[in-house]
Amino acid sequence: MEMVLQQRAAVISGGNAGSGCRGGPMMAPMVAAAKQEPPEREAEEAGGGAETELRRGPWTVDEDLTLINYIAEHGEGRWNALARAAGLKRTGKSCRLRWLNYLRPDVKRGDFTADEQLLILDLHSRWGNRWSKIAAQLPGRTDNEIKNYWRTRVQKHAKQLNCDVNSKRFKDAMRFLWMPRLAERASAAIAGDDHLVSSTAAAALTVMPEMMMTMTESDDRSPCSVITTTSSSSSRTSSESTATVNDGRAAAVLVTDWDEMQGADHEYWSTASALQQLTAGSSAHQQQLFEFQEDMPMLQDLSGWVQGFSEASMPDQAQQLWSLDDIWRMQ
DNA sequence: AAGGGGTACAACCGCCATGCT
DNA sequence: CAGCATGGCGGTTGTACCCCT
Repeated sequence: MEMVLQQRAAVISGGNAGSGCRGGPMMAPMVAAAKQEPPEREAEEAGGGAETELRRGPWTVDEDLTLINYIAEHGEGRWNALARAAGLKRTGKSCRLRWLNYLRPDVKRGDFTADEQLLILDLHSRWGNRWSKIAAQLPGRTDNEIKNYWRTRVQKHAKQLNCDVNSKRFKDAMRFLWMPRLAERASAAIAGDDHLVSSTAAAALTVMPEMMMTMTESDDRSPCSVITTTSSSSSRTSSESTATVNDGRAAAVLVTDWDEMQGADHEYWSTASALQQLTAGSSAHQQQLFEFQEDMPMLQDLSGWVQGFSEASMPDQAQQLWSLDDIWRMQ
């Protein structure tokens, strides 16, 4: 155990490895030194007294190793005491955060998969900024990471569209364009290869009124979770539906209880009736769709909306861009 | 090549809830 | 019940790195 943790620390510390991005531990010592003034209140909280100068800022390799080794030996919890006992000149809070968000062995790093992104969008629509609650549904992901994803990616797109992230306008964009695209990508992953599925499944994912997207445990063919779609029946009890991939296999089947999904905290997809209205076919609603599209011509190009889904890395068929026109035609 | 703006993410802050004494 | 310690959460900030001009 200790060995494994030490190896992890080495990997983490070794040149920004673990993060797979520009982040990783920042060039710590300089910055930390520059910000060394310890807030006195925290010094007292840590029970250190005046002689203990608390460090702040990025963690050093040595600090990481100290924390990892100490936890490997004594376990976690009682963070202030832990920080003192381990000889770390950090607040308990800082140690806890460092451990939970970065050093824990089961922390998953790197880009969010398409289905993880889809799940985040879906859960955020239900629960709002309940990051820890959302993180609990994504094994290995931390609330901090999800929060950062939301702020940097999702809010960026809202800004691009010149609307608030909570506005109906943006939610419609997510619903009609972003989520189908993510679903498409996730389905491709399920298919076991890196090609995108034929438009059949994607279309099903896109246009099914009252569609639900839910994640289930990973099947062992795919490194990511299985995405399942569920359209509710008119009776709105429970229902099931199957998304097929290009070779005709069923990607997944799931039964979902509509009533449960209609719970009080379920704001976004519970507006399925609104979606249904938009896709129901009356000329008025059709007009709404076109207006929506005209309002936001930038939605014609969603490249970059899916993390790890850049144009450069996409197979040709993935270059297809979805428009509301396409969606409408599929019905 | 330089620099300025944007992006991503680790780390910090303040507040609150809970449990213990 | 009050006071304190601790843990958890959401929001914010600071900074390294990337990209474009």
